[in-house]
Amino acid sequence: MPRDVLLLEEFYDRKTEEVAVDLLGKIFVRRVDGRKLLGRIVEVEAYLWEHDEAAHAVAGKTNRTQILYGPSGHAYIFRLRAHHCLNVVAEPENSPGCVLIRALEPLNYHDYLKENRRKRPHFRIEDLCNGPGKLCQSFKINLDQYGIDLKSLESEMYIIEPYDKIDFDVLITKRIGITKHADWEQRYIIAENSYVSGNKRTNVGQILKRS
DNA sequence: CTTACGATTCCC
DNA sequence: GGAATCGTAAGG
Repeated sequence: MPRDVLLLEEFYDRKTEEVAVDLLGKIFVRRVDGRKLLGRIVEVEAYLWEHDEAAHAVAGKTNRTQILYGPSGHAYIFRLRAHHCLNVVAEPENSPGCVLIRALEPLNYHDYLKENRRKRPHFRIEDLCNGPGKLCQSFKINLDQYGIDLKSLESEMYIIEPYDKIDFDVLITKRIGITKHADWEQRYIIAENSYVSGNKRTNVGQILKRS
């Protein structure tokens, strides 16, 4: 197994939109139950700190949002109805931008991930982590992981460069499931990837050519 | 304390 | 299309 190359402060200390796009293709690592779960980041959304009414940061510094105001590269996790959502804090201190991780392509331990899903058995691997609540379920992420530093190999979660680089284009679309600033194109997905959420209606937008 | 409200998911 | 579900934050 190749060694893990962490994403560090200089990666996260940039504009939220840039961090969001560049997180695509990176590998999310989760150490739990003696396993090292790997998931390729295939879908994200940017929540800005300036003029973004949809961002939780508009509430200011509260108990829930305080981690957004600290250093970048930490996990901002919140509860939504019966589910959890995982975000990565971007931008320098006191700039509360963050990136919502909306979908992962699960790379190993597929049976373990399936067992972590509550409802009936899911046989399609594509449906294991194609949504912010789903990936937290299958990767066993909840409020206990709030604030974890994703820039340390000692953490139970961190983000690294992919072991094998892959080329892909990026599709830019409107964000999903919000009412405020619903027209902002701040959702980024790996084009042609079958592990993303959404549907034919939602997954339309501009193609950003890479490579 | 009470109430309104979701960055969701699953079922019909 | 609609229900389930519960912590958060604001207001009395």
